[in-house]
Amino acid sequence: MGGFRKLRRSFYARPTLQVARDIIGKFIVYRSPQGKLSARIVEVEAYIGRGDPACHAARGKTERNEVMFGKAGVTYIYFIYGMYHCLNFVTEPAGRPAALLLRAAEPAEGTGLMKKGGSRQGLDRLLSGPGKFCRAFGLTRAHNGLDLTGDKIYLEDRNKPAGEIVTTTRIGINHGRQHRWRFYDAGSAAVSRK
DNA sequence: TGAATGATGCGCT
DNA sequence: GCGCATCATTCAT
Repeated sequence: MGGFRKLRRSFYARPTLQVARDIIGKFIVYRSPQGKLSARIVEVEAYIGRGDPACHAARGKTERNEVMFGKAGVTYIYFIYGMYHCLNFVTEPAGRPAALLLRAAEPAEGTGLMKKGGSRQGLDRLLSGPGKFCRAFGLTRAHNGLDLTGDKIYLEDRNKPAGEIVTTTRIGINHGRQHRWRFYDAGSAAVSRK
């Protein structure tokens, strides 16, 4: 089993926009209580530091966002709109708060365990949004701050990189719109929006 | 096929 | 009390 390379902390502890490009095409693996789930990452957004008004860390450290201020390579999961969770990967060296929001992925292993939402859509739409991903994987605030270099949840390089990576402005924000900090695999049908 | 809208809880001012 | 890194449904074209 496995045989693939688990991404180390040094992968995450770099400038966020570099990590964003490199993370497209990597696989996220979650060893859930029900079994192994995995998916190929096809869309992320960058949220970078005090100077980015859309970043939760822009107004300083709080109980909610404190993991972003710590070491790279841990999960940052928050609750939004009263019913959804969003998964992020903390980037940059400790003390420099930043993260990548996982927006979409292609289901790989454990698709039968992934919790489907209300509507019935094809497999390529099952993880096509940040809220949908966490719902399908069963991730909540209970999984905030998990170490991505551990064995419960981690990223792997399975040698399936993106062909073309497109950059656009970020979705669903009111401030910091000018930055083109959304990255996605142009060849994927699982991207949330084109 | 796209725009509008309701659901629903909580962090923060 | 307001606004939110969303989504599924409804209604209009």
